[in-house]
Amino acid sequence: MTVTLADVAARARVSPATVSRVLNGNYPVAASTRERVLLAVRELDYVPNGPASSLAAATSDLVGVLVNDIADPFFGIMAGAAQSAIGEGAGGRGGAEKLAVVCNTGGSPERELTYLTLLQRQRAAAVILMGGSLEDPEHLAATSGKLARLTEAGTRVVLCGRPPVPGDTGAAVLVFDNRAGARLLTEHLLALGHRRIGYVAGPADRTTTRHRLEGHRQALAAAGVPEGPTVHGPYDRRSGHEATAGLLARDPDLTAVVAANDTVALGVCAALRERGLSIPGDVSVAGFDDLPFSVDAVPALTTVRLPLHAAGARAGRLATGAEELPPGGPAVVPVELVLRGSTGAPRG
Amino acid sequence: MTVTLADVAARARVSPATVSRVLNGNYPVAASTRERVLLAVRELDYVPNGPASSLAAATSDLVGVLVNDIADPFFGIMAGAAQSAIGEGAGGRGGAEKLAVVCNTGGSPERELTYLTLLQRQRAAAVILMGGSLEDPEHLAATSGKLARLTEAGTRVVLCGRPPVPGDTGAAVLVFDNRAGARLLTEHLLALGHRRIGYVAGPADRTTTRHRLEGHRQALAAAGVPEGPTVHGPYDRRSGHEATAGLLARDPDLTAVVAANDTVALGVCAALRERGLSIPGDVSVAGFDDLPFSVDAVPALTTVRLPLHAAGARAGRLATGAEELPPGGPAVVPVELVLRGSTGAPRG
DNA sequence: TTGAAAGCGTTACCAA
DNA sequence: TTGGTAACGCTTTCAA
Repeated sequence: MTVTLADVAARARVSPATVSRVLNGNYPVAASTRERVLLAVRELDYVPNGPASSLAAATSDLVGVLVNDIADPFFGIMAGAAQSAIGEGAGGRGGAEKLAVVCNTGGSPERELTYLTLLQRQRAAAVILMGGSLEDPEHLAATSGKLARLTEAGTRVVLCGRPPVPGDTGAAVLVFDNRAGARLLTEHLLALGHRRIGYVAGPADRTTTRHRLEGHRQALAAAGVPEGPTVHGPYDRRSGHEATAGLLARDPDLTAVVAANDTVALGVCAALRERGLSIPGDVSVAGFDDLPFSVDAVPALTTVRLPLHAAGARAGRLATGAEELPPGGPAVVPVELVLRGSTGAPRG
Repeated sequence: MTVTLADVAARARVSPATVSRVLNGNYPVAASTRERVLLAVRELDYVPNGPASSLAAATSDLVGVLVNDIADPFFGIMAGAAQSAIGEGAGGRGGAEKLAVVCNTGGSPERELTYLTLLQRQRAAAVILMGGSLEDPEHLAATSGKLARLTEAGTRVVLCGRPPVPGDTGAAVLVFDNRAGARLLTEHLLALGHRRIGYVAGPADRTTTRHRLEGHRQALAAAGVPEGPTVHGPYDRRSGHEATAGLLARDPDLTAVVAANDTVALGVCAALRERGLSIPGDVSVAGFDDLPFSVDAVPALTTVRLPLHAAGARAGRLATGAEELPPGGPAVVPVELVLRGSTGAPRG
């Protein structure tokens, strides 16, 4: 029923091996032979059998991108960027076409592990873990083991926006400087003259939550300004909306609010507006997903460009209340994220 | 290096066939045997080789979800919902675990076809095409052929939010009633007394753009109200932002704007605010992704629940300007989306 | 209820 | 530069 390599080979009057070589462009093939093969491929509308290649080659062209919340535009932007960067890497004729797929963990550690297993099962070429992680030691250990296993099997692993996991997992790490980002935000508000600043933090056990809160406190301490009320909640709109009530209850005279995340900040803005408070007249709001970053990596082999938002610009805009989000989307800074290790898994 | 089925079989003192049967739960296996096998699996930390299974079984556990814009929360919500619905379908011990992966086409027909080919190559179990499509006949034909090919190969295809493609592709179709949705929105504004209504439409050659615009016009015609200015642009924030200037230039006395999409509506709101216009005092804004729908499907076999936004509620909120988005995210209506056809591809 | 063995469609090694 | 041909790890008849 379906066309196979052998069919193409027969039509082109060459061996299956030659067809494979033409398709993968790994070995020299005579131009005329190549033509004949390509013609046969087109005539037969041949589509290679992915599982078969993956089995034989011990690696697939799947790249998994794990995100905490696919409904959050931040992750959407990041995932989309990674996906197009990976996709266009193939561009040319060399069939090295990668299939970047995004997997939504919803922030759940179990689903994160499930997806990692699924990708391990697929012998994925690479896995990118996007965004902060849970700090629970048990989950960290489980993740660490899983990542080590993946690396051993030839899957390249990238941590993007989360600290390295314990143990040598062989993962490339792209760290966002969450502390500095938060510090900048709060310093900005302090510079505007604010002295009563509320803080809407993320879930208590996430790396991003802790680091950003630390940065916020550093800025306050450095300025000798007492810490205002803090409320924890998930990284979503509703959380920002609800937290605002708590914040105002604890200090009705707040003049500014820092949100640990843009989505949360939108909820804060909505809540303030419902209360008839204008932004930034009565209250200033600062939120971010836009972090200075530092790269902690790695011998080059495959290069992937990930656009990351620019920190200062966006934070500044939110803080001054010009609008909730820049109309054209956030500014973008290209970063080179380097994946380490050889492409193929060790054979036998 | 890696643990294989044979290793497990050896440790459990059974044949590979038996291990396979235990893992897939397709055939009767003695309870004691099963125990032994499961134990060996755990002890060896065995992870099945996906490509090998896919090759042997002629089908994989991959489900592709194609979306037009992964950075748009609408698609994020839809994709996330589909993903969790598909994922939890496995739940139990039967290893029927599916890997739902979202692919971002960016609205590009080429990338759409590329992803379809990639998924075809992977022998995906199912493909869901989410959101409106281009109306270009050439692309439609290409898509149609691709989908037919996929269906033949045993991949179930679902069109969600786009009209059926020409030809019998064997796809299940879930149609959103875009015309009625748009009609509702505009009727709502008319009921509020608006008579000068601008319209920010999507890209000219998309099904959703045309259908929504038609609904808008139907409502105006029915009320005997002359059509206001219309501007086309992509389905993003920037577009709404820029279009607003054009709209106001053509009719400075607009009292309401309809946006063909929530993301666009946010851009409109931002632009209006920049001009010092209050919402809805000076101008009302209505936008939607929240559509009444009708199901045009299909004999049941696999059932997937897709939460879809509720139409009236959200449109109403936007129109009354309570806020840009409901703080807790949109209301959700469960819909049963039925995938048709048998699970496995025809063999041989 | 279990085992033996024939594929599944590629890749990659070894020869030619 | 090309062909022949073992793997690759699993599924699934067919027998027992």
